[in-house]
Amino acid sequence: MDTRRESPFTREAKRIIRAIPRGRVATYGQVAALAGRPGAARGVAWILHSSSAAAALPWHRVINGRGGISLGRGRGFEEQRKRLAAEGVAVGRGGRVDLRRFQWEPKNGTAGLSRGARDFIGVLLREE
DNA sequence: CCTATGACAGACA
DNA sequence: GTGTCTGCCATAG
Repeated sequence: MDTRRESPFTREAKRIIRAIPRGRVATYGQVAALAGRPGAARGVAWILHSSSAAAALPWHRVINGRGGISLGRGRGFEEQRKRLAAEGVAVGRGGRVDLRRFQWEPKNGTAGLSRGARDFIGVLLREE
């Protein structure tokens, strides 16, 4: 997979993903924003899709902005659900996770705000 | 350069 | 809540 040197964005994204603590989750958009590319959620998706297990990343801690597991049944869904549950993350039917309770807050104090606001704040915290 | 793909996200009906 | 449409981005051919 990793054909060779990775782009700065890819490296950053992976660094961010590795920073997600146990028992917490982050959204693709959040990772992209923290990696310095707000809106590059699909880029993050591509990264995990092409090199998740191989990169030794806690890929299971990355879910979509709707608080759900994006992997399809039989394509990793159960595995991700299992890993999250093992860390104490409550995964409801349909692979739903309550972002208000489990979304990773790089600094904290952003709970209750909208996803966009949290992601934006994450970017600011990163800038300073 | 251009098209296609993907574990996305937001807006809107 | 659901379904659809559009915009994003990185990477592969």
